[in-house]
Formats: sequence, structure tokens, C-alpha cells
Amino acid sequence: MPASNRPTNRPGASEVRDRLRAAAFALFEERGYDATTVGDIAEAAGVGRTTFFRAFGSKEDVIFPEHTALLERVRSRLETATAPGAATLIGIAEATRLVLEHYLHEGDLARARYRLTRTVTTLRDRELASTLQYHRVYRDALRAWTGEEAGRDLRAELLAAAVVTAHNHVLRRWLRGVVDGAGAVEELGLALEEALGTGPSGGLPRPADEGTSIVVLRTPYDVDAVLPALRRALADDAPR
Amino acid sequence: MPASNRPTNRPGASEVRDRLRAAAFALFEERGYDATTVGDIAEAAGVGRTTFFRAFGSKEDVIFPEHTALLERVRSRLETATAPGAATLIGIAEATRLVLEHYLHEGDLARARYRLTRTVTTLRDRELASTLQYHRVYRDALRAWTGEEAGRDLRAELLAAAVVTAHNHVLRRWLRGVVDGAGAVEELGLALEEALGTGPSGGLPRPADEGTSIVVLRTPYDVDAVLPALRRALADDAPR
DNA sequence: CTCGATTCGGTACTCGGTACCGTACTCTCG
DNA sequence: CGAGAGTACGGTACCGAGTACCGAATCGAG
Repeated sequence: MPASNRPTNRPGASEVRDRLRAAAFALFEERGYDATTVGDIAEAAGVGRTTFFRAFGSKEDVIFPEHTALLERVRSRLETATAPGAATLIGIAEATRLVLEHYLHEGDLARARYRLTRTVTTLRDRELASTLQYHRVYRDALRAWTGEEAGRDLRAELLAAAVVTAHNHVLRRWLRGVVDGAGAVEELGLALEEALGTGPSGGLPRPADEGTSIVVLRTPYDVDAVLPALRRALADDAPR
Repeated sequence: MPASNRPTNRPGASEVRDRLRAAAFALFEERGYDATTVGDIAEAAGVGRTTFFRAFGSKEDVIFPEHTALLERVRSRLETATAPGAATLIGIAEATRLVLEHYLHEGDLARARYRLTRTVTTLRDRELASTLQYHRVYRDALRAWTGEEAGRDLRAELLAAAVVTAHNHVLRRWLRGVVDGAGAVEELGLALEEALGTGPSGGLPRPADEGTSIVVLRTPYDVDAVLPALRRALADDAPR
């Protein structure tokens, strides 16, 4: 196996990828997506057409490069929250924040992609298909959480759609420059609360009569320091 | 302009369309979507390849023939409910029932399409893109209804997503044969009630002091059962 | 019967994507 | 240093979807 670094005069795979991506976005901005052929991109990057398809599987993939990796991160984050309780909602919120912050980190690249996806229908479809994957991941995670009652599938589906919609709503506001990065992260929290709070008698499961009310909170303090107060809170205003 | 009826021995445009559609679905079922070329379909229907593209704009269009027309019916139905009150919700429900009943009316054709869209990714993407159009139509109609308060955009977006999700949920149950037509129509009403169910900002409290995100939820499980997950959640990513 | 319009088929082309092959380069082992 | 293995690259050829164009057949009206 060759070393990770490349003490050679050959370009290096990741460098070629970067050149191709830069050339692609430049040409897309200049003459539009449809008017740019893969041959043009390869030529502008100084490589052959075959190399383009080796680096990116398709012309669309050059615009959505790390999507599958990001989705996998979300999935693994949600899988750690297998407990049929509080962890699921926290995992959902954090996984969603993961996605948002990924785009925030991309910066102008994400904005350029947004400009393209707004214009070219095939790219919008492609992006939409990726949101469906998020929907499914969330739904599957939520199915383990929403009780066993009838209609749980629908409830998980509704909650997943709400989460994805809330995220996309906030993301779009940032992409359009309505809010900055910090504001977007803050808005995401509010949007998720509204998303999970809306719905059928609250998207949350109905307060079971004999159920236990649990308050989960994230604080800078140690768990043990918070736990007494937590228990007290649970004891005081138990089932509503 | 020629007469609407066709007293001629020439095939007739709509008849050619039907032959092409039938041949396409038959071949798709037989050898799969990707393994079937447009030339095969045209040959099976006894027409030229050019005629296929004249009848249907693309290979995918042969599967989603009346989508744009149906979407237009939904849009016009929603536009009649401009009153900023309960009329909007009623219009939403009726428009959604319109869509469901359209598929019910298609019968086996809708089921065949479902089999294809489950298998072929490009077709699934295409169908997904169509649901986005429904989402937009609903959202625009709902914007006139959800008050003027801040966050109305998000609320309209969430409600639109809920309606579309509820419809698709019921539709899928019928496509899979879980319920029959009458049952689907009945379930749609219930699903819509659950989707639109309660008012805004249901059960979640306001975000507390700065730096502390709070999620309140209820589960039927005992505190001690959830506590490990709780500890893990707090320990993993304490203060951000 | 003739003229104009419409419709159909065929040909040729572009572009995205795949398969294959020869080549140049690098690393490793001897 | 030199031979062999592995790999990245470029080029060619090919397939299928979709488009543009042209000619032929058919049908209406005059």
C-alpha cells in the first residue's frame, strides 16, 4: 500500500479531484450546467475524460461529493441512540445539527451548489433524493422510539418529515443569507422544537397515564451534579 | 383544426399512446426498466422510436403520464379556498383526497408503477420530485392561512410536509395491499387529522437560559431504565 | 384532383456513462 | 541497480437517451 503522503511528481488523486471540482464549478457558473460537458471540465482541469468519471461517478456527483459520507455519519450517530427513550430525541437533534454544520463549514461551496440546484431541475431532483435518505434514516430511528401503538408508523413518518423540513428551512435561510452561521445553529434548535412539538396532540407520544415524565437537559455541569435536581423535578411534577 | 373524433384508418394519437404505454409496462415487468430501451418499446408497439418521444417526452414520462394534470387540479382546488380561515384546511383535505382517489382509480396501473419506483432509483427520484411539487402547492396555500406571526414560513412548511407525508403513508398502505380503496379513503381522513391535528408549538417549553438546551419528553419507561442512555448522552457531548 | 397541414419514420448527431486496453509511473524485492 | 507487480492515467470504442431535421404518407378543404 502506498504511503498516505505523496513524495512524487505525480499529481495525487485528491489533488486531481480538487482541480476537477474547481474547474466544474467555474464552468457551471460561467456557461451553465447543461452547456458544460464533462469533456470541457476534464480539459479545463488538464486531465482526460476518463479520469473525471474515475474521480466522480457522474457529472452530478461533482456537486454532491461528500453526501454519502455525511449520511453515514448521521446514521451512525443515530444508531448510538438505540435506547428506547430520551436518547433518540437528543440523537435526532444532534444529528441534524451535524448536517447543518457540515454545510456551514462548506461555506461558499454550499452557496454555489444552492445556486445550481435552484436553477437546474435534474440537480434539484438529485438533492431532493438525498433528503429522502435523511428522512428514512430519521424515520427508522424514530420507529424504535414511538410506542407500539397503532399508527406508530405514521407518527414516525410525520416526525421524520418534520425534522427534515425544519432543517431544510433553516439551511435555506442561511443559504440565502438571511441569517449567519451562528444564527442558523440557534434557529435550528428552535425549529426542531417547533417541528417535534407540532402534530398530533404533540408529535410526542401521548402522556401515558401511568407513564413517567422525564426531563433531559444538556448543561455544562456534570451529570451527577444535575441528577438530584433531575430526580426532584421528576418527582415533583410527575405525570401531568 | 381537425375533428376531435377520428373517422380514419390512421391509428389516432391517443391510441398510439395507449399502445406505447402498454408495451412499455409489459417490457418493464418482463426484463426490467434499465434493460428495456426506448427502441424496444417502440418496436413492440409497432411504431418508430421518434414517435415514442413525440408521445412521451422521455422514457420516464411513460410511467408518470398524468402527473402534471393532476397537480394542476390540486392547485386549482386550493386556489378556491382563499379565505384565511377554516376553508383552507377543508380545501387541503379535499385536494389530498383528490390525489388519493386518482391513484385508486388507476388501480393496477398505480400498483405497477409502485413496483417500478421501488426498484429503479431514477424513477424513485422522479416520483419524489413530484411530491415536492405537491409540497410547494400546499405550502403556498397554507401560507395564506398560518398567521402573520414570525415563523409562519416554517409552520406552513411543516404543515405542508405533514400533509404530503400523511397522504403518501396512506397511499403506500393501499399500494402494498394493506387496505382496500374504501379503507384508504377513511384512513386518509384520520391521517390528516393526526398530521394537522393540534395547533402550533404543542408540548415543548420555551428554550431556557442561554447555554442550556432543554428537551422535555415523556416515556412509559422507568427512570432507571433510561438513565444509562441519559448518562451517555450527557457525557458524550456535554457543553458544545 | 391539387394544395396545405399534420403526422409518422428514418437518419444523423450530441452527450452522459461504461468497458477495455495500452502505457507510464512508482514501489518493492532481490 | 534492475525486474516485476500494482496502479493511475489517457484513448478508443461502444451503448442508450434525447434532439434536430428531412422526406413520405395521409387527410382535410377548396
